[in-house]
Amino acid sequence: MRKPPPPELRRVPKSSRRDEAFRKTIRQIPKGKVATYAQVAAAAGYPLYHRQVAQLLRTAPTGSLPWQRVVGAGGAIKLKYEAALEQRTRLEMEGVRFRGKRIDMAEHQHRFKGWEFD
DNA sequence: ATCCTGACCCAAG
DNA sequence: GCTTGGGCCAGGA
Repeated sequence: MRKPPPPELRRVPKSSRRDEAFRKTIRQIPKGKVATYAQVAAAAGYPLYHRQVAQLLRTAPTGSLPWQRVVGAGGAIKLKYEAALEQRTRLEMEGVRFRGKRIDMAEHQHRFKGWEFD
């Protein structure tokens, strides 16, 4: 029969598939472009899971993802306080322009390959 | 199992 | 423009 797996490898969270799809999708966003939480979720094959995209970004190891390129609908920064400023600064450093408080999406929206709706 | 919370979204008003 | 309520989903207490 099957041996009990060692503690480290045992019971991978079953959300790991989804999270992996999210990570892969997020890494596709090039410098100077952005995508919304909902767009990332949908492009990864999980429409309606935008909140989980945020959850992932929250818990992701720093440096593992270009987190600054994921924004709220309409190009809004959803972080608060200083974190919001950091995201804005990082994006501006990549050449992203803002119109008031929101990102100019007409210019910086990333289109995922094979996505049916712009 | 229930309750609460969150880097969400959107239609209304 | 901005605020609100309801809808959505998973993780932690």
